[in-house]
Amino acid sequence: MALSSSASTLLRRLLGSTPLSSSRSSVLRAAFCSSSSSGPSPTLPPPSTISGDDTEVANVPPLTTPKLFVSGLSRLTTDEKLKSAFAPFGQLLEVKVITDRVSGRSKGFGFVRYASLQEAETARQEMNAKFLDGWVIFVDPAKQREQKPAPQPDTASSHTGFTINKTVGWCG
DNA sequence: GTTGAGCGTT
Repeated sequence: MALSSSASTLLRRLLGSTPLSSSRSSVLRAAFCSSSSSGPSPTLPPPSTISGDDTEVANVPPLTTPKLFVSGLSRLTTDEKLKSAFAPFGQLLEVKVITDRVSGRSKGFGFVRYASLQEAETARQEMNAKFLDGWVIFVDPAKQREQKPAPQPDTASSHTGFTINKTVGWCG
């Protein structure tokens, strides 16, 4: 038996569980929202924008952002390596591997931003669960680091005195 | 050499 330690770790990660699965969240969300909704589809963004691609789209939903979150990178993988790996799939607007400011080394994940959703999807389907520098990387849609810079909540609630917070959920 | 869950600096 000659198994490398990295091979066992690799198999463990593959057979263990996929930490990031956007498809499951959608299913759970859909089931959760359909419990108290009269309409067939309350507020779901139509899967348009991307048309003419009926070739072989498995069961993964289209991306909603050209920014991708790449995880599972090797500690030796840098921005250049990540860029070289995602370059042939489209025009990269930004490529960055997150490195710790204290130690100065890679944290093991990075971000890649394409010019369009098509390129991002192509790169995602072509680079997800693929090998990079000896490690299996995972490509998923990245979350925006800062969506809104806190638009002063004081001006709108100064004449009532009562603050009403309604929990609507993620249905819309 | 640094071995493994996660979402970054302006």
